[in-house]
Amino acid sequence: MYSLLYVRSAVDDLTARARIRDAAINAFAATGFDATVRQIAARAGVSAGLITHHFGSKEALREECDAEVLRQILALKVEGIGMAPGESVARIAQLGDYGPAFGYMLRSLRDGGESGRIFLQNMIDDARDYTAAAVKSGMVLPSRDEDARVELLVTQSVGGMLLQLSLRGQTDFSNGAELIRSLTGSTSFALLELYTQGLLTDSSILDAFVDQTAQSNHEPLKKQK
Amino acid sequence: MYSLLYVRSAVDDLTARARIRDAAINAFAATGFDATVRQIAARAGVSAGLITHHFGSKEALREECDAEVLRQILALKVEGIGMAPGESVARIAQLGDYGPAFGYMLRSLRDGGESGRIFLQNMIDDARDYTAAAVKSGMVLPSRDEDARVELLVTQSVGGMLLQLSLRGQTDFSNGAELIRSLTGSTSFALLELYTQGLLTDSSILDAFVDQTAQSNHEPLKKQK
DNA sequence: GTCTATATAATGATAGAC
DNA sequence: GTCTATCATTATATAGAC
Repeated sequence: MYSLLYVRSAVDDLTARARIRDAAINAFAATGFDATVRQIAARAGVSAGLITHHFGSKEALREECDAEVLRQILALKVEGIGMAPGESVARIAQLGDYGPAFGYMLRSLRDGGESGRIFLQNMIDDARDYTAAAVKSGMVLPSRDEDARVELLVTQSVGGMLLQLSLRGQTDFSNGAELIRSLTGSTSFALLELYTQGLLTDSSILDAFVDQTAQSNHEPLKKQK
Repeated sequence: MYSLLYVRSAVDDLTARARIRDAAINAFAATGFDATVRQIAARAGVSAGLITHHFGSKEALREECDAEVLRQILALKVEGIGMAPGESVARIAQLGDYGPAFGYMLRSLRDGGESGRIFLQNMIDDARDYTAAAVKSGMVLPSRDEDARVELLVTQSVGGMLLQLSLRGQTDFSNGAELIRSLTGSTSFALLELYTQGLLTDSSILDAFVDQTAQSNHEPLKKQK
C-alpha cells in the first residue's frame, strides 16, 4: 500500500522513460537541439528504438523535456531578494540539481524558437512581480513605464549572459554551476556600477526624448494620469 | 582599358559566384545556418552542383559569407555620436543595402559559434573607442573598469536585441529595416531611462561590493593606482 | 519493455555531359 | 561554367523478434 509514495532517490530508481527524458535534457543542454536520438540513447543507456517506442518522435520527446524543465524552473520560486534579474536567474543554476534544466533553458532561449519565447515570457512575468516589490520597498527607483523596463532588464540580462558565454567559448550548457562560474567576473561589478550610477551625465535628454515622442503619433509611452 | 574599374550596379552585373554568395547570406539570415545548399541554389537561380563547383563545400561557402559580411560591417565606420551601443549598432541596418549583412551577423551571434564570437569581439573593440571618446567629451560617466563596462554594455545591448526579436516572434533576419522597426518601441525609452537615472536607490552597495571583493583573492577589479 | 534490423527521406558532395 | 544524375552518409521512424 505504499504505491502512492513515489520515491525518486537515485538515478536507478527512475523508470526508463524518465531516464531517457533526463538524458535528453542533458544532451540538449550539452550540444544543442540537433543532438541525435542515438546520442540521447547512448546517454540513457538504451537503444534508439526504445526512445521512439516511448515518445513516438524526437519532437514529442523535446516537448516533454520543455514541460519538465519549465516545471523545475517554476518549482524554484526564487524569493525576490535580488535586484538584478540576471543574478536572480543565475542563482537557479546553483540550487540543488537544477543545473541541466537551467542549461536547457538557456539553450532554448538561444535557439530562438517558440519554447524559448515561453521561457522568456515566464521570466518577465516573474520579474515584474519582484521588481514591483523592490520598488515598493524603496530599493529600486520607480520607472515611468514599469512593463517596458522589466522587459528590457530581463532580455538584456539574459541575452547578455548568453553572449558572454559565447565570448568565453562556453559551448556546453549541461553544467549549471560551471556556467555561473564563468559569468561571475568583472562584469558583475560593471553591472552594479551601471545600476547605481547610470551611464549618461545629462539626464535632460530623457525629458527631451519624452517630449519628442509625445509629438509623434506612436505613443510609445503610457499616459501619466 | 577600363577593366580596373569594376562597376557593380545591378544584381545581374554580379558574377554567378558573387550572386551565390549573396544568396547564401540572405538564406542564412532568413532561416539560419541549416539552410540547405539546394535552398541557396534556388535563391541564386543556379543548380546545387554549381555551388559545390565554385566553393568546394558548404563550410567554405559560409566562411566566405563570414568574410564578406565582416567586410561590409567594418566598411561602416559608424561615427560615434550615439550613447547606447545597441542603437549605434542598430543604425547599421538602416544604412544602404546592408540589411542582409546585419541580419547575418545577428544570426551568427545567436548561433554561438566561433564566427559569432569574432563579430562580437569586433563590436566590443569598436565600442571601447567611442565610449572612451564619449567619456572624454563629458557625455558619459567614467567607469572604474572601462573594459568590463564596455563588454557589459555591448553584450547586453546586442543580446537583449536578440531576445526581444524572439519575444516578438521575429524569425526572419534577412530584412534589416524590418528588424529595427520591431525593436524601436517602448524599450527605447526604458533604455534611456536606465542609462540616465540608473536602477538602484542605494549607491552605497557599490562601495560595499568593492570592499567585499577586495578582501577576496579574486581581484576582479583593476587596481586604482 | 527492450532490442536489432530495416525502411525512408534528406543532405552534402561527386562525376560526367554539354 | 553550368547542369543533371547519382553516390554516400546520416537522421528519424518502423517492424518484428525476444
